Amino acid sequence: MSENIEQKCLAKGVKLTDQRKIIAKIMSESNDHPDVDELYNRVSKIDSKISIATVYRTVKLFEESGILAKHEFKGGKARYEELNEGHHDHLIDVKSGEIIEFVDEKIEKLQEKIADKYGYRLVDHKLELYGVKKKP
Amino acid sequence: MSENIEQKCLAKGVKLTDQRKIIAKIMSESNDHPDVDELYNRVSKIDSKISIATVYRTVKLFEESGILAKHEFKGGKARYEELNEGHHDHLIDVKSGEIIEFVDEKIEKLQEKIADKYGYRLVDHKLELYGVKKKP
DNA sequence: GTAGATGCAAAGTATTTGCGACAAG
DNA sequence: CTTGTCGCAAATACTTTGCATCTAC
Repeated sequence: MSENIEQKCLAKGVKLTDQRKIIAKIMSESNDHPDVDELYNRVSKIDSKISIATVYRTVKLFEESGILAKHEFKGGKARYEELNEGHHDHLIDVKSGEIIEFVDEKIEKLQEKIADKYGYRLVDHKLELYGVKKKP
Repeated sequence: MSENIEQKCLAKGVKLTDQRKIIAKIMSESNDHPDVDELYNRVSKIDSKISIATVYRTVKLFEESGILAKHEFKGGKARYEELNEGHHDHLIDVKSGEIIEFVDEKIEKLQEKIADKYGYRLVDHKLELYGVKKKP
């Protein structure tokens, strides 16, 4: 898994430092969407000398290199996740904070169509659903 | 127009101060999506003694009262617009920063359906399209 | 060897808050 | 009157940056 991010770094000419390898590894192994603080905590357990500035610099670099995706969900800090081929959107449980990833082709298509209707080519988009669990 | 927000305040039991009236009036008359700084600028032209803290407090209050909608588009400051019956989403021109509002029933329906599929009832959602103008 | 990365602390932004003075209902 | 609001400045939260040192290539 971690190979993956490291390979991407090579491909993009991003220098592979120990710090970056650790951050890459942690993000690869994470199935949630940590914010920088949380990522810093996890990173610190492996190498306590890494500074939070480096974490900020690295996630920004990785984002610009198309390795990580940055999300700014409601209420505060930016959160990150590894960017893979399959695009997905997010459904956020407003009570628990749990995040569910989903894919819906029809919505993707519709978005293209709307942009097109106004004379635009879509370069990015953001869809977040906020919901509460239904009683069964 | 401005009557509108003032009426909503009365209905919600929100005390109507001079400052709030001014902010309400400006938001009613604005067709764009000003951030707090910009709103503060506009407000200052009418009453230069209003502080930015009051502007922050008021937009937050208005948001909680369902009078304004808060948007956190890419890259920085929160922006506000008057909340009216008709819900709409946003298409943002990434070159010029221009914001186009659009409504699409099909997308709204699809979102409900997706939430439902995962056992959730939708309480809120956010859809933002980022695009560049096509050559004709 | 050299360009770029790191750690630290200091500086930026955007936003919130404590507090005494003040105003709406 | 009394409760909530305002203006101010100080505080907070998140993120970025200058600089001297260090490291990957």
